Amino acid sequence: MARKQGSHAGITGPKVQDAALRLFAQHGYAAVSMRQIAAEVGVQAGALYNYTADKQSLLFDLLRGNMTELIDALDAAALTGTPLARLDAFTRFHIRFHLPRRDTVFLSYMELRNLTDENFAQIAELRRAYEDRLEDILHDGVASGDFTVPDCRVATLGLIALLTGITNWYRPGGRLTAAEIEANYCTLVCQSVGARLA
Amino acid sequence: MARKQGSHAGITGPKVQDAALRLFAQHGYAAVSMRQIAAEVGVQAGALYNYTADKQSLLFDLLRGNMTELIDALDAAALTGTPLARLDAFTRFHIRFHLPRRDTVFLSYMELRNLTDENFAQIAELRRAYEDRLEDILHDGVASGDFTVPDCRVATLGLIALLTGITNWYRPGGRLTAAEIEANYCTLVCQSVGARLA
DNA sequence: CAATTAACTGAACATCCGTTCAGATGAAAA
DNA sequence: TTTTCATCTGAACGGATGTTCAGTTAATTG
Repeated sequence: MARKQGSHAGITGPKVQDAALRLFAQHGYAAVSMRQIAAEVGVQAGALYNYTADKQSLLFDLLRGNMTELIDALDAAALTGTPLARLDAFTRFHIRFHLPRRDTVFLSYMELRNLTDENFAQIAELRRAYEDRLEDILHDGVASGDFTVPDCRVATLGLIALLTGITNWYRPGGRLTAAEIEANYCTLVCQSVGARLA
Repeated sequence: MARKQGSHAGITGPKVQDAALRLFAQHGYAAVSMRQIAAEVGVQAGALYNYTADKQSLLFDLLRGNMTELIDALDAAALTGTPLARLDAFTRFHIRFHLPRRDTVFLSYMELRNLTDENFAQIAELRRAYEDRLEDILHDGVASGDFTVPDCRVATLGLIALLTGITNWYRPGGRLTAAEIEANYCTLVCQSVGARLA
């Protein structure tokens, strides 16, 4: 039996990515087998290799896709105004981008060590580019006297950890709405850099 | 060949734990085999089962040991004084405990999903106990008017993510000394809850 | 209609997995 | 010295692993 009905390269391909994402996020890259992914898609293991070179590429493509999407979305947001306004906007952007992508984000922060060295270097570079955009905001705020931050690099890494940690506990339909979470974290973030809130 | 020289239950046992910790932290629980651990110890795979019931127990014991040590150490520190003083002390305690234990902490935050359900429940309970101690400080600070925090639970989870994130980038001998990192994070944490710094 | 081709199956490959266990080994006890 | 025992080896167990590939099927093309 093969090709049950219709031409399905355009359907099975995304299904493979979706299944890999969900399973990797749930059990971890190393703990998931190609046969499990195939079963989730409804196909035999061998068929996966029509859509990915190997298991490693499956992970790498997911992570790279997430990072480029993230950076592109941030650049499209084009944050402007005072450093405080930009920091507030960055915080909201980060949360809005990450909340609906729990699995992907979780993967991006957990499975870096399962990338080959070259693949890791690429993802690390993208991540650095994202961090730098926040660091720029902090530098500007310090320069203008709006922020009190002893070390912008440390603050950048700290704030990103703070924000990304949301995905460790957030569950849709939980105690707080997305808007409430956003407001909470904006307060935390803006206060943390010593800014006076509007 | 067996028992090369001397009686070694008291030596091999800790070596197994050390090797497991290092390898789990580096490659992930699922990606490490019992044979790799055995090779690191300098023993055959079968010998490991003199020191652990199975691979799962190896992970669980590492995580439980870390969490109980953490909570015991915190309780021994007996933070007192104003909410701000206690928050400052908590921050310094957390960093001092975690910085020399990069591997263990990394494990504790990465490998929870590889625990069986019962084992996970136990670790989650310990973690909750630790979080609650920080949340108490925040509640007291809000009650006394020292802190401005919209939601103490969110702030607790956020601050712990902020602090624990250090282990993602800290390397001994890096740009900053441990004391500088401590000072940096104390500023961030105390400002984040809206406290006026001394 | 026949020919082509994209999509998939199912079996096979060598290798690894966690775990068990009879037996070997050397230190400690008698 | 002989016995006992903790410690470890080395082989084996059934099963899972990522990946390849010849062959099969059904949709598309001519």
